[in-house]
Amino acid sequence: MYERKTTPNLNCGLDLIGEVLYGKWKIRLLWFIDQGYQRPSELQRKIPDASRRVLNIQLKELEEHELVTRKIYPVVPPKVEYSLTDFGKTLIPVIATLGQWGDEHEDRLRDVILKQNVGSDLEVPLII
Amino acid sequence: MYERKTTPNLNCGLDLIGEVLYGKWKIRLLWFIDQGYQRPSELQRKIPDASRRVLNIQLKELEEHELVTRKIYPVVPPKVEYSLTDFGKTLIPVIATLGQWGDEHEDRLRDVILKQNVGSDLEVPLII
DNA sequence: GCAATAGGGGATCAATTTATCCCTATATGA
DNA sequence: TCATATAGGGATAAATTGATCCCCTATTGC
Repeated sequence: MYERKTTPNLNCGLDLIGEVLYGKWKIRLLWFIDQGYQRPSELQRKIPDASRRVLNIQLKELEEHELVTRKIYPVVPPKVEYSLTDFGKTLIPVIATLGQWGDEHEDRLRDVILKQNVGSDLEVPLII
Repeated sequence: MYERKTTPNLNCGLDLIGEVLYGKWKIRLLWFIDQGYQRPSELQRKIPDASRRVLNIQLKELEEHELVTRKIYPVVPPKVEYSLTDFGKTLIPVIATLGQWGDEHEDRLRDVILKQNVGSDLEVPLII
């Protein structure tokens, strides 16, 4: 596995939440697990842009950070179910806040993200 | 400059907010600008772990995403001031929510982040 | 026997992000 | 004359993250 070479900043709440939430698919994983999609294959279907591998890795990190738990049923073919821990559940309102802001400003965001400085006049200095 | 080779996902609000907020120092930059630290040198002092270079780059991205504006005063030595746009200001409560969650769970977060699986019993399967 | 199902992991490559190093400009003060 | 303050950028290296490819387990059904 990959071993970190720099030490994380853990000075304030923002640093701390960043440590557990960074990762391209983590927020979505937490969200869908909360919605009741608990099995790896269900999550993969909900997030088709991510590869199986990456989802597994990020789920494992969420587990190490005690945001989710993993139940293994000893059946064949194997069955696994992820659930939010109580700790993980406290993140749901936070995630909802993020998604809500994104939804509210959807059009504008799509605009500024896609324009990618095509002849923008950003560089006209605002001189006083 | 670096040119993106993959297209971003912009399906939902979470994707959208991710596009403008990802970047190691962006959230802090927005936060401190809102607190009144508007000049690049002030921001650098508030965020000593980031290099000058990276802050400049991330500030420019925030500007392209219309979250901050940049005023240039034609004086020597140069003076520049960043401010939140009205759009940027709408993010402050969202950021506050993030920081608050991190603060509330500070101890536990520090724990799970630092333990880094030292002889954890995570692997004892929970069999039913 | 062979494919399908369900979950997982190692090795490796590609993409992205962050950090480093060095260079520019101008006025002020020692 | 030289260091300092202020703001910025190019080139490049290092770190981190994500994606791909291929392989393994065991049972059921054809």
